[in-house]
Amino acid sequence: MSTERGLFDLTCADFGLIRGITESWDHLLSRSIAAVREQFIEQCGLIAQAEALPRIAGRILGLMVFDGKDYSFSEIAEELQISRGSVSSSVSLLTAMGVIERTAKPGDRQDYFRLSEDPYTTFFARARNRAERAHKTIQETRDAVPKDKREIRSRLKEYETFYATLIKALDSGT
Amino acid sequence: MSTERGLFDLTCADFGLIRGITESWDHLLSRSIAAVREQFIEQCGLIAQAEALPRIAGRILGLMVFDGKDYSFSEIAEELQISRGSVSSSVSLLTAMGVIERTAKPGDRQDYFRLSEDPYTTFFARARNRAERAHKTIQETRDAVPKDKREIRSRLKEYETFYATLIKALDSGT
DNA sequence: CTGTGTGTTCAGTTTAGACTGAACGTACTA
DNA sequence: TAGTACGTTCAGTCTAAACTGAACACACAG
Repeated sequence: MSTERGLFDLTCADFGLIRGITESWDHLLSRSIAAVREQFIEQCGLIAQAEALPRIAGRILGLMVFDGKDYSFSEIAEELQISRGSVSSSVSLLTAMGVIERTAKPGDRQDYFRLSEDPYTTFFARARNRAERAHKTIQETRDAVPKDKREIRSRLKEYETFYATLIKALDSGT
Repeated sequence: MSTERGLFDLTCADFGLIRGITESWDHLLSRSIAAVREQFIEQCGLIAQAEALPRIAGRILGLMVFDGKDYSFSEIAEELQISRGSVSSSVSLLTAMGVIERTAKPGDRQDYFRLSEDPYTTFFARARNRAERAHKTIQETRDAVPKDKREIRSRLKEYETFYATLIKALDSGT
């Protein structure tokens, strides 16, 4: 069996190479919009998780941002392949946060949801709240430490100042 | 049985009331410093947890802030009643973050730790990193969406802008 | 060398909370 | 009235990550 190859003889390996090139082009240039959407939604889930929010809440937000349409309760469940219970809890969380809002379609008994105008200011508020709670805790601790414990109080004050700075920084973004 | 009461007759309910008052004074004024310290350390654990850090890492930080002394590896384990394994991982996390630093005592083979100068700037950096990762993800998604999908790109742009604002806000605090 | 004290590693356990899905209450339809 | 479609609730399951503790590797003392 000869291993000689003419100019246009292609081996299995060549096909593999070509497929590889196509795939990387695909990734860089022509990745289908469906795939981009899919990945974006999943990434939103991970971002939410990193912010101590349920992953599903993030995916719902991603859905809303990408598609920008009114989604019915059951469409959300179907689109993300999650239980109605999960839709219920995450949707009410996002609604309470002001990220999405409940709407209605005439002649349709289902709840519909869409991005609220200005969905993102809540995130500042969330971070601010956490910082404020921490600040308060430290302040109360310092108040409870006798005045003559200078060094303890000074270290607590420094810690307190950090949170005060953080709160001010977050306010500057609003 | 008479229900009349003289000026100094005390009922069961009165004792309850008095105890209640005493307790609230206790809370406000004379709570022992040991109890204040204990509670502060636990609260630091909870704050850390809310920031997606191990609870133990927060408690160690609380210990360092309140006591302000150099703590040996095993003292930390004993003081917080945690395993040496936990001390090791949380201590190396906090060291990597720059919140505490490793020191040494001459003639003592143990590692010692104390608050680093400027322990808190890392926290800004942490938040900034998360925001930057999110920003990058959204940006990449927008780049992958065809130019003619105007509305999708515009919604992504808004989302992106939020993170850009957050990053700028966090930078303003440094 | 042995023995002791140290910090790290990692396999196993525990725990918190996200997620599911069946049961429920409600509102509309026929 | 019964029947259907809807969203919520909650007890149970599942999962990821914190935490433990025993085994380990290293350094020093004897």
